[in-house]
Amino acid sequence: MWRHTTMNAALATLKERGFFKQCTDEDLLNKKLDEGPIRIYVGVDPTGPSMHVGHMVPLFAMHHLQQAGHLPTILVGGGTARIGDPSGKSDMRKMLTIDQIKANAENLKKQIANFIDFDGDKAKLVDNADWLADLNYIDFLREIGRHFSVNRMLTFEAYKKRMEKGLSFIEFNYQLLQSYDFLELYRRENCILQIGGDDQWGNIVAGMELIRRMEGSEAEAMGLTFPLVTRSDGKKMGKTEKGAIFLDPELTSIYEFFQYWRNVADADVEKFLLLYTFLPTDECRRLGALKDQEINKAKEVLAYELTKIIHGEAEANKVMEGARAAFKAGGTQDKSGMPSGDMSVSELEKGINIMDLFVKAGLCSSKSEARRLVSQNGAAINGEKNSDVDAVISVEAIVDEGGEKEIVLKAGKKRFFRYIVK
RNA sequence: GGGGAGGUUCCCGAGUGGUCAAAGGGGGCAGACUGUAAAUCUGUUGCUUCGGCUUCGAAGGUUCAAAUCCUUCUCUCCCCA
Repeated sequence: MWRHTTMNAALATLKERGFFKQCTDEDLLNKKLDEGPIRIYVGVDPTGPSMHVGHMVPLFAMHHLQQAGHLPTILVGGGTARIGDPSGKSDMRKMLTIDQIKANAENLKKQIANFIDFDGDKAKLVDNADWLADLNYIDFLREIGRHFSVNRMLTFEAYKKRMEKGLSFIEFNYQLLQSYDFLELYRRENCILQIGGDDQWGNIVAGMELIRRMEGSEAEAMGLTFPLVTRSDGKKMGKTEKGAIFLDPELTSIYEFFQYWRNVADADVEKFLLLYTFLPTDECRRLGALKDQEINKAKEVLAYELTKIIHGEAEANKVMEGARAAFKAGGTQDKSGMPSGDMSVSELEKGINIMDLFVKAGLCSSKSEARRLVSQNGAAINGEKNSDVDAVISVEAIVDEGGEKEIVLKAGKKRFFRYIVK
């Protein structure tokens, strides 16, 4: 028999936008979402100095749920970060000091506010260190540990992968702590739904089961996971050669952040628009359907919208203009969004070797690399290729652009640096 | 605690005394082609004051000469207890 219930709008949005992988009880979730605001939690562990692109999906999902009137609780895992989640990892994580974790957590909190509205009591931010840090080991084993079957835990995919490479006892306990978090939030604020990436499925289910065991079988706790986001080229989401793309502008410049999205593969544009922007679904689909050169517009929208969410509208405008100025030759566009630095006139009066200049600008990490770049005809100054390794750059290279004296370096096709001569 | 196998340049992985800055593949970078795409092709891929210098888990040793041999240490994996 078909059930002729209409799907809840919030759930429909999540599905449409690609935030739905599996749910522990979709019918129940549908019903609960219809009945009124529910308290939903998602956890983020402060294991790094900043969130990176890979952390964003759950927060975007939470944003849409909040838009639909539900109540987010963001759990910063100050306690669980001390252990490290083995789910989906193939190696043990290095241990962090408590001070590191605290500093990380502070940064995280600021970044989360980009996605979630904390005004009034629309959303809560909690730290599981508050209840995990002082747990008594014996008590915890007696009350919580006894509900976990090792046999069952070993059947979870997350642990299977680690059976080959090795899994330390401390990491094996992660699931118990995350389950306890869910129980704690269920008790404290009637949080009945935990969401997370699909690698969290095992941990979420374990939490639900713990709640049923402790609170009785009528307890209505649920879990929902999102698909793991993949790139069409098979590379890891948000990773470049230099490492992860961070949300903190100190770690990943806004220009670099923008360019990462500007350069995604054609096949990923629609998916990313749906996942990583707040644009209406129709608009995402329309942009994603653009073909050939046209799709570049969609990529620019993606980069712009996401940069706006993370770094603000002013920065997004600036960096988009900077990128346009860099890639569209000529013109008098605003170049202030390009990566730049100052240089003194006296330095240029002395003259500087082209290789040294590229190294100084940070476009090459060693002189050998610079030599390669130049000799392979990949270096350009003010738009003109220069493959002479012995070239000396002097005051003659200065270009007067709308009142500012500058020299624009280009390495390869996409990397720019603008020297402002003073 | 006993036994075995291993740690090679960003990654995988050859190399078992000189011809090894180290094969091959991947990745990266650059060039061509393009749309700041993908695919493809080509070149390149330790550092350098271009004399050389430092690399093969760490420290010593043997040798004219070691990534390759010896010793100790260290880490990882597997088997036994």
